[in-house]
Amino acid sequence: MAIPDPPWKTAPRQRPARAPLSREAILDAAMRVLDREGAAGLSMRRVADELGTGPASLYWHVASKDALIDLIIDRVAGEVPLPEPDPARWQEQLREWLLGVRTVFARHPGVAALTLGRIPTGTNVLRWAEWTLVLMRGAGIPDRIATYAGDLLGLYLGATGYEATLPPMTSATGEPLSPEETAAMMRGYFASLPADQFPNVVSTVDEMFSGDLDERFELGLDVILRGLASYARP
Amino acid sequence: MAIPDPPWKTAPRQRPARAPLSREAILDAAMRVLDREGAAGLSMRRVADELGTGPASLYWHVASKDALIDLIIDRVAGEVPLPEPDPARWQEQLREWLLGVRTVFARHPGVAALTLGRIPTGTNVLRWAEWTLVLMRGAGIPDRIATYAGDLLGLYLGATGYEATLPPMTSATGEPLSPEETAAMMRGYFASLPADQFPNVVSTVDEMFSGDLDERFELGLDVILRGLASYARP
DNA sequence: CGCGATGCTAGAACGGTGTTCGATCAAATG
DNA sequence: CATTTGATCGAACACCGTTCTAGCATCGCG
Repeated sequence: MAIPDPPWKTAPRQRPARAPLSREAILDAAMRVLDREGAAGLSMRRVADELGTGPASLYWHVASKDALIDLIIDRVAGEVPLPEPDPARWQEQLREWLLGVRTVFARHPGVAALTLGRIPTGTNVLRWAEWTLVLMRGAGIPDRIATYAGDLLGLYLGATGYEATLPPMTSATGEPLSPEETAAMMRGYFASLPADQFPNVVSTVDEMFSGDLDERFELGLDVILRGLASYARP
Repeated sequence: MAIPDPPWKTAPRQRPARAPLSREAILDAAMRVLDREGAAGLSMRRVADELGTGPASLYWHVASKDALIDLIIDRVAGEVPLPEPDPARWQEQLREWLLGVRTVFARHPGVAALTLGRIPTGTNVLRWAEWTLVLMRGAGIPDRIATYAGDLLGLYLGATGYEATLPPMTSATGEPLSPEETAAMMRGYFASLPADQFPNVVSTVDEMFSGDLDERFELGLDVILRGLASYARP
C-alpha cells in the first residue's frame, strides 16, 4: 500500500483550476472584453485577466494582437446573415446586407474601430466578397467596378460604424456630453463662423446636423448605390 | 567699471542653446518626424527629441497628442490648392481637388493614417467644406446630399490614402516585401481558394489585382461622382 | 532698485502598452 | 523510466501619453 503524499506535496504549485487555453477561448474572452470595454480597452493584458492568466500565455495560441484582431473581425463578419443572392434584386439585397453589418457593429461596439485601416481577408469576409460579386456581376456591373466596389462598401461600413460608436465627448468642465449635446455644440460652432467667409457652411448648418446616424448612413449608401447602378445593365 | 563675471559664473546652468519652443516649432518638428518615421513613429517623445528637449515641455504649448494631430491635419489640408469654384465644371473641379489631396497625402506619408476615425474641424478643412458646398449646391445637388457628400469624400480620401502608405509587409522569412510581391502573394492566395465555394472571387482575381492604387482610387471616385451626379440638376 | 507674479522649461515618475525570454510543469512518446 | 514535446506564465524590456512639481528667466510694479 502506497504511503499517501503529505498535503503540501499533493498540489505543489497547482495551476489555478480553469479551462485550458485555446485559440477559441482567447477569442471568446477578447469578444467579451471588447463588448464590455470598447476598442480602446482591448489589450492583451485585459484578455489574459479575463482568462485568469498572464499576457505571455496568449502568445502560444495567437501570434500577435494584430492576428487576434483579425480573428475578431472575422468572427463578427460571420454573424451577418447572407441571403441567397438574387441579382434581380441586387440593390435591395445589398442594402439589406449593409444594414445587417451595421446592426452587428451596433451589437459589438468597438469592432468597427478595429476594422479601420485594415484589409481583412478572413474566411467570412471572403464570403462577403463572393456574395457581393455574385450580385454585382449578375446585375451587369463590369468586373473592374464590381471588384473594387466591395472594398468601397467595406470602407464605408467601417468608417460610418466607427463614427456611430465614438466615445462620448467630454465638455470643458469634464463631464461627458450626450450625443445630442455634442451635436448642438458643434452646430453652434458652425453657425458662429463668419458668414462672409463660410456662407454655405453657415446656411446649411441645419441640414448638416439633421437626422440621426442611421439616416446619414443611408444617405451615403444611396450615393454609392446610385453610382453603382449607373454601371449596371440597363 | 564693472568687474567681469568669472567664466564659471557667466552661464551657470545654461539652457541648451536652441530656438524657444512654440506651437509652430512643435508642429514643424512633428511634421519632420511624421515624414521621416511615419504615423507609427510619431510620438511625443520623438517630437521632443527633435527639439532637443523632453516630452513634458511640449504640453505647455499643446494640450495633448490628439490636439497636435489636429494641428498636423489642418496644416496638411492647407497645402492643397483650392481653385476658384466654377459650378459648371463641378465634376472636373471636385476630381482635381481630390487628386490634389492625394498628392499631398503622398508628400506626407503617415498623415492619411492620422485622419482615420477623426472628424477634423480645423480652419483649412472648413475651407474644404465651404468650397465643396459651393460646387455641389451650384450644381443643383440637394443640401441634404451635399452636406453629407463632403464627409463621404473625406472618408474616402482618408481610407484610400492610408492604404497607399501602408508599411511594406514582411514575408515569413522576415525581409520586407515590395508592393508587387505583396500583391502577387495575395493574388496567389485568392487564386488558390476552392473554386466551388468562391467561383467569382477566383475568376475575378486578375481584375482584383490589376492597376495601381491611383487607378483604383479613380475607380471608386467615379462611382461616388456618378452617384452625386444623379442628384445634380439635369 | 527689489520683489513677487507669470510664462515657460524640464526631470522624474505613474500607469499603461505589446512582446520576448527563459524557467517550469504536464503529458505523451520511445 | 527517461526524454522529448506542448503548454504555461513570471519577469523583464522598450516603449507610450500624461502629470506633478521644482526651478528658471523675464517682466511689471511699488
